[in-house]
Amino acid sequence: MARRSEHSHDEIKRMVLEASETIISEEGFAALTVRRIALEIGYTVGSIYMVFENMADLILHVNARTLDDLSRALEEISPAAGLEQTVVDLAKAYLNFSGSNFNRWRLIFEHQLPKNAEIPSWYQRKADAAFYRVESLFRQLNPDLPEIEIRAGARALWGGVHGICILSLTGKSAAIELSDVESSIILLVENFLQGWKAR
Amino acid sequence: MARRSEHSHDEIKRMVLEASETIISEEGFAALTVRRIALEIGYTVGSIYMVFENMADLILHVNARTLDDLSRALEEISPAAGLEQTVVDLAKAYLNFSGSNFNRWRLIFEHQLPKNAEIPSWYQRKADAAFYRVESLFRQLNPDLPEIEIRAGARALWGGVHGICILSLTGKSAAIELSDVESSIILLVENFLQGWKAR
DNA sequence: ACCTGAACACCGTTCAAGT
DNA sequence: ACCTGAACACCGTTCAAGT
Repeated sequence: MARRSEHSHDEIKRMVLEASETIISEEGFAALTVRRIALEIGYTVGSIYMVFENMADLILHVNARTLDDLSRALEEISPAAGLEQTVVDLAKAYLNFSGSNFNRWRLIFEHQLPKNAEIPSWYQRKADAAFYRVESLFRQLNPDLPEIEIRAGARALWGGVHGICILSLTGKSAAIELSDVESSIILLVENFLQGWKAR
Repeated sequence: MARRSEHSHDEIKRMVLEASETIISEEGFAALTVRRIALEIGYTVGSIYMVFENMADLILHVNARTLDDLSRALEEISPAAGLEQTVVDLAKAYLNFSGSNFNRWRLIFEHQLPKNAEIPSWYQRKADAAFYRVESLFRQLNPDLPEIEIRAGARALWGGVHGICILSLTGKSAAIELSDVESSIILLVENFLQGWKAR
């Protein structure tokens, strides 16, 4: 034991992240422990601290990958006939992603960084990237509005879509069918845009 | 020690809940441990298991009290001139509550019950109660709509309000002023209702 | 240099033993 | 009967020691 050098640090990093994602997805965040990850990748606890500062740092990187996956899922949505329909399609894709990657998706919003920690800018950029499609659609939707209002509108609606996903998927408001959630989202998006266009 | 009988079980229960709320509010959920609660109320760890099944049960009761406080805060909002304005006022009150009771409010949505646990019906009723005002306003707003659509509309909008609160308060989308969040909420509510009325 | 694994200071939960 | 507190099986994190 010791001095194995079978994998580079980058490789170990990737192994840790992939193992973490599997554990989170299959058993939930509570099941994620250093010892468990170590077992899964065939190293010992200490090794994980070679490639990540601590658990918080590890989770930040797990979340970064989830944000990348989310951005990719939204980028894959091709523009529909109308701008409004594209917004609806994006919202559906967001719901779909949050449903299929529920535990990983939750973690993005639930994990609070230790006390006075700053969000690193490379992470913030990934978070903003997931917003990009919606924001640019809002710009096309109402090109004459000042940039700040466009961003506010996109943020308001997207916050709304997010909230419906959260409330329904965490099942706090009675048993709701997924099809009903989709209806709620379409309801929100269409009614909001109805009002928005009239500005 | 032992056999103190200074407090009834109901009193100890209340002491545990109040100590828990203080710890959560001031230091966050991560600081809540049985040992810490025991220290705070002047009993030992074992005592807490006399009055609550386990930590999950304790948190459920903490959340129940938060839901009660939230319902009360919303009930205090008196009807404004128009129905629309009342919805806006309720949304503002919701934002205000989530801001002033951030850590307690977060916990309602973040705490996932152990694997196959059911949400008790007494708890579900409290969760529904917080929805009541919004739902009845939607009924007044559009009395001819079938009940199921009214509920869907209320849920869609309230999910939206909730989402904006979450996204802005957890600060995942850049630094946002609280006044801007209020603007976002007003934006969402007004635009949504604009579309909703036209149904 | 790379990695181990024992050690430390914590957790939640239980339950025999004290009064 | 009421409550204690030691014991158990876990945590995250560190770091001297092995190869």
